[in-house]
Amino acid sequence: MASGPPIKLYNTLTNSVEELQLEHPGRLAFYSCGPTVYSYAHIGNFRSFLTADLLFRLARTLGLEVTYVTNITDVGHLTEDDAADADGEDRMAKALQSKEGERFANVWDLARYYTGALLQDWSALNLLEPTVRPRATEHMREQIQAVETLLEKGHAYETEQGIYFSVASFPEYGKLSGNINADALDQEVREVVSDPDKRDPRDFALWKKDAKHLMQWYSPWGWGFPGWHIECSVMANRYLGETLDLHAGGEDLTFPHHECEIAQSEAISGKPFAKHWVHTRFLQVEGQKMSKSLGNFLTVRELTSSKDEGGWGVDALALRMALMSGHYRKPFNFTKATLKASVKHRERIAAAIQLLEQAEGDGPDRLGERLEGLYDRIQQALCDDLNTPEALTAVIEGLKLIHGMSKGLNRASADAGVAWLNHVNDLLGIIHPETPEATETEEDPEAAGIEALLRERTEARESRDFARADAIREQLTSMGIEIMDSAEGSTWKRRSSIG
RNA sequence: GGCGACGUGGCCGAGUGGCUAGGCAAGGGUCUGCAAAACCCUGUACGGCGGUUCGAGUCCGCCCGUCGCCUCCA
Repeated sequence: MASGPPIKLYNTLTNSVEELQLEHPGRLAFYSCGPTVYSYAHIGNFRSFLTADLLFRLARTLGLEVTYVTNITDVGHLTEDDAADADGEDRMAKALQSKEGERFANVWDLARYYTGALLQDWSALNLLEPTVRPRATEHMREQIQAVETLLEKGHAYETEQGIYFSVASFPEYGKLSGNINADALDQEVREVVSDPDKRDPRDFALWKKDAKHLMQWYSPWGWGFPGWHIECSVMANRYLGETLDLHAGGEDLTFPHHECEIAQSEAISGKPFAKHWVHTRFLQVEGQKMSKSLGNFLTVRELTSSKDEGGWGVDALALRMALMSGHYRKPFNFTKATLKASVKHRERIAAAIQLLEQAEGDGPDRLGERLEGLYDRIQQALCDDLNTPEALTAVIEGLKLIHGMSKGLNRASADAGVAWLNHVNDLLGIIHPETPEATETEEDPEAAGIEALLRERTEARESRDFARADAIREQLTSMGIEIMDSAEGSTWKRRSSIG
């Protein structure tokens, strides 16, 4: 159906902006690396998932048939890829021992819990469900088979402690990250190798033998668990075939994760693994790197849960908007000011929707044509290396058009406005929630009391007792409630105030 | 040391060599019993130094600075 401009994206593989090339015309095979579920995902994780979501939405609106795969890593991998000692801890094991981990019976339970939390936050941010969301633990057989194949083809070798990929057997190793010169890599770090039988410091684990690990599977090499990189190679191949059109993830994954994926997959298939690589930059919070020690580790639930629950009380779609207010490839500084601006924009959107719903009267559509032009601009901006700031600007211009028409807004124009907002939402997901979780609106526990006061104030206004009316306004304001008077009556809402 | 991204007005941020980006914040105004919302008006920025050009925020060179990866991390 729909068609539009070609999608141009920066390709890490070539260090240049290129048109997305499809292996099969009309179809997009897209893989995006998901998180390890050992704690709540933070907004940095979600910025990267959001990049994938926008690409998915964009491709769909352009009429492509998209297979969008994003995994859940529910295996606790080694904290250091090289550390192959049998007592080596992994992140899940660590999480289990931490204070938050006390309530879980075992790592499986912990993984289950944080998977659930991830899916909730995913919906709250209006991230669409992928076509397939595979889990590492459910693809163990394929992972073992892949390791066997690599051994058979001479790309891997076995030691007492595990199976390693032989980087020397894959000359193109380094083509994604530019880490071509092994000798130039920091030797101090590289020499922290616990397996003396590893042949090359660059070699990475495909399988680790460990009969004591909290998660273990039986393999031709005994009990153990898979290396971190192999799961993505396997799941991508299983659902998308040998060559992907597009592979995305956070910038930190470029090396070693994606580099190793390429090595494994191409060593097995002999074909290019992915033609286009997109990496989302890390975000900072108030100018600082986000880290637990700095206490600026922001999760979606912390920002979106109500103030009574200790959260910031931010509208989830405003958070989504804030996360796309910077370009995915530029350093992004997440600040309260940005969030505030996004909250404001969301309020404008809500006001516009109300306006459109109330519009009546005959007359020609005086909005549709101009809005369509803006839709094209949004789509073009996204096709141009996912220029979300430019896209948001066009959205705001559209809102301005709608608001600016308030008096002449007849039904036909309003219908065009509603249609436009829906189309914008298909592309950006910032207009209204599309998932059941996000649609649920909780009844405000104080609603009855507030409405009683509001009625009292209305009566006071009708009898022109403005002193009384203002006193009630004051009282509600101190409760964090804002009242809006209009010809149709008075309404209220909780004031959104950040910091 | 290697690889890469980036430096625009108080803040965020777009920008194809020549024509007002836009937003948030601020100030002023219209409307409103008051307020909110909405709308209108105001503010001349492009890290530094050279170069190319009739003309550079936009191209080239050098310098300075910020950030990321190279080690678990989205």
